[in-house]
Amino acid sequence: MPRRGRAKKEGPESGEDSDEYRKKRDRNNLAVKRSRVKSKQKTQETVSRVNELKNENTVLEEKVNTLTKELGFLKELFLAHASNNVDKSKFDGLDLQKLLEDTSSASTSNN
Amino acid sequence: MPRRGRAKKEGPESGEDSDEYRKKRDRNNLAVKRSRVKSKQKTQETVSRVNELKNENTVLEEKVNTLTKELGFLKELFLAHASNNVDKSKFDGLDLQKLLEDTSSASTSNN
DNA sequence: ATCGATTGCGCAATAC
DNA sequence: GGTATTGCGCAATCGA
Repeated sequence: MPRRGRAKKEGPESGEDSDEYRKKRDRNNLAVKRSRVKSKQKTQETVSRVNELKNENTVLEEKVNTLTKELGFLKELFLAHASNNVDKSKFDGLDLQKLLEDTSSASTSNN
Repeated sequence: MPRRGRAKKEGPESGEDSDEYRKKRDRNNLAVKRSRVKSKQKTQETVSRVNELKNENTVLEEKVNTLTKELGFLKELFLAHASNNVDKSKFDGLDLQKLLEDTSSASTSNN
């Protein structure tokens, strides 16, 4: 839609002559200011949000690394013990590797 | 700084009379449009970035949950086995709970 | 039909 | 000596 960018001086399309008109313009100008301040605030908040999320992300990645290492260590320990210990009747027939994978899947789909 | 909002018609402060002036204005108007398009693009990208980060975040949280559950399961399994199996010479003198905690700390500070 | 809110646009000052 | 950015006002439009 054509927003009429500054024509010459057309007739009193908007207001009447100058009384109500001026008040109207002033009120609108204030509204415009409010609106723009608001808009800038929102933009700023969005930028801030990006930083917050980046930080949370970093923390979570560190957590995942830590947990992954812990888990790797435990799995190794577990498997080592299982293969060294002949008396592992409790785990007979158990494929530990698979068991752990299944556990993973179960947790995931359970979430 | 006062940006002179729409005064009457002062002298030719900006351009000379009307030849160069018009060209200058037209060029500036184009520049303004470019600048504003650019600005809006950047804002939009920031909004998109928030969504990307939110998604990554969700994935990472799920990962942490899964890993935590796996780890909990393994620890339990480990402890259960340790206490049920008399022939746990390999683990004699090992405080598993503490071992796991130490492992955690090590991984964390190692990161 | 009446208000404020939002938006495209142009101007002028200024930042670069 | 130009473009880019920004505050501001106008008018059209949206929205309630």
